Amino acid sequence: MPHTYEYPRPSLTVDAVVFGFDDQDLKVLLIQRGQKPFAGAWALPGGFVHMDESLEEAVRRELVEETALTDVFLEQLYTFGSPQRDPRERVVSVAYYGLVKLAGRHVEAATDAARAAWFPVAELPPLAFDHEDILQAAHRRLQAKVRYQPIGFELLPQKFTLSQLQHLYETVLERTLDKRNFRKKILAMDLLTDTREIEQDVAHRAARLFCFNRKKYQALEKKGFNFEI
Amino acid sequence: MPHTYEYPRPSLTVDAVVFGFDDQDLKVLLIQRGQKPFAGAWALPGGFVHMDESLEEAVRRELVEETALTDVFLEQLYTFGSPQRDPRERVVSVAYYGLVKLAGRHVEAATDAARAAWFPVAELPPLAFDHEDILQAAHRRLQAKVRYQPIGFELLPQKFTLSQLQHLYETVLERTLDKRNFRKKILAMDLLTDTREIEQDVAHRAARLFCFNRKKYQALEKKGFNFEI
DNA sequence: TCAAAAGTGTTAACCATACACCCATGC
DNA sequence: GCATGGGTGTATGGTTAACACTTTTGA
Repeated sequence: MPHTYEYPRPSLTVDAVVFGFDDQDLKVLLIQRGQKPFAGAWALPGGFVHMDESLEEAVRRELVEETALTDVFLEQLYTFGSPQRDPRERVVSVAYYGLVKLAGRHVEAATDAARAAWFPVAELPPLAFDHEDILQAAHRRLQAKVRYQPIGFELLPQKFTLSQLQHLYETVLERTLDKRNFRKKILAMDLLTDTREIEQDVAHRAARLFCFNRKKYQALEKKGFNFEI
Repeated sequence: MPHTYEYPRPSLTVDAVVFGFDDQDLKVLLIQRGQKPFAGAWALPGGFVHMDESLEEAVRRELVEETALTDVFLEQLYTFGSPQRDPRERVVSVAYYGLVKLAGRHVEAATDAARAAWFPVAELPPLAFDHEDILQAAHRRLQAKVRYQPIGFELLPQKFTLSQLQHLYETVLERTLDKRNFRKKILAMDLLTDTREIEQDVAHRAARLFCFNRKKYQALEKKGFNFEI
C-alpha cells in the first residue's frame, strides 16, 4: 500500500475552470469543500492524477465524480506550481479550462460532492487555495481565445440565433458590438449553416436558427483561413 | 532518505526548448544524453523539480547545470503527461520555451553535460522521449506569439538593425516580408529608439542601430496598444 | 567601379467603423 | 396598437499590400 521513492515528489493534481453561458451571464462551476483546509469554501473541481490516466482523462474523471458533468470542451490552461500554493504540502496543479453548453442542462448534484453550483463570473465567492488566480487566468484565456478561435460555439446550444451569438461575445469580451457589423462579419466567414428553423415561443419576431459548420471551418483552416471577431 | 506516500505519484520534471538566432538560422539548444534510456540521443535540457523551488526556478537551475546558460527569457509552454511518454515510469513534464540572445555568446560546455549544442530548427537530430512533440509545440508557440508580442527582441542583440529584425521575423515565420512595409509598420509603432550608432565592419553601407524601448511598450500596452507584425 | 545592402513614397484595394429605420410577432 | 427584438445598407476613413530606384560604403 505505501509507495516509496528515493527523492520526495510533489503531489500532482488537475483543476478545471468550466465556463457556461445561460443567455445572461458567463458562469463558472464551483464545488464547496467539505474538508480542511478551506472547509466550506468554494473551489474549482479537481483532484489527484492517477498513474494510468492522462492529465485530460484525470480532469474528465474528476468532473464526473464531483459535478456529474460530461461532454465538456477542455483545453489545458497553465500549470501552477509555486511551492506555497497549498498550505499542507507541495502540490503542483495542471489547470484546464472548459466550455459547456448550459442551456437546458440540469445541474444535478453528483454523489461525490453534493454541492456543485454555477456562479456568475462577475459575482464570485472567495475561493480556496490560489483558485482565484487560476480562474482569472482562465477568464483571460477565454477572452483572448474566443476572438481568434471558434470556441464560443461550445457555450451555445447546437442551434442558436445571431443575437445569442452576439450577446455571448459581448458578455465574454465585456463590451458592446455593433449589430450590423457583427452579422456582416460572422456571415461573411460562411461558417454558419442556416437551419431554416426559427425560434419558438418568443414574444416578438422569431429569429432564424443557425448552427456552426465545424467541417467547413476545419477545411478553411487548412487553407490558411483565420477566424477572427 | 526514502520518501513514502500513501498513493503512488508521478515524477515531475521540467524541460526547456531554448531558441537562439544567429542572423542565419533559428536554433535550439540540445544536450546529448549519457544514460539509458536513449543513451547517446539528443534531448531537451531539463530534470526533476525540487520540493522547494518553483517550476520556473527548476528550469533555470537545470539550464545552468546542463548548459551553463543564464539570462534566458522563459515562458511556460505546456505540460506533457501522457502515461507512456517515459518508458521507465510515469513522468509528467512541464515544458517551457526560452529565447536567448545568441550573438557573440560562447556556447561553453558546462561541467554537468559536456555535450550541449545548438541545432538549426530545420535540421534536428532524432530526439529522446516525446521531445520532438515538445519542440514542435514550442516552435508553433513561438511562431504565433512573435506576431503579437514583442518577444522577437529577446533573440537579437541589444542593438540591432532593421534588416536583422526583418530577417528574424522572416526566419521565424518562414515567409518573406516586404522591406518598405515592414519598416513602416515597425517604425510607426514608435517602440524602437535610434541609438544614433551604425554597424561596424560591414562591406557595404552601414545600417543604423536601434534598440527596443521596453518602457515605452509597457506604457502603451496599458493604454490598450497591441503589438502586431 | 562594382557589389552589397541601406534607405525611401505612392497608389489602389480592402476592411473596419459608424450609423437609423422598417418588419414581424405575441400580447 | 404597442412593445420587443429581428433584420437590413451605405459612406467614410484607415490599414494593408504591391511595387523600384537611389544612396552609401568597402573592397
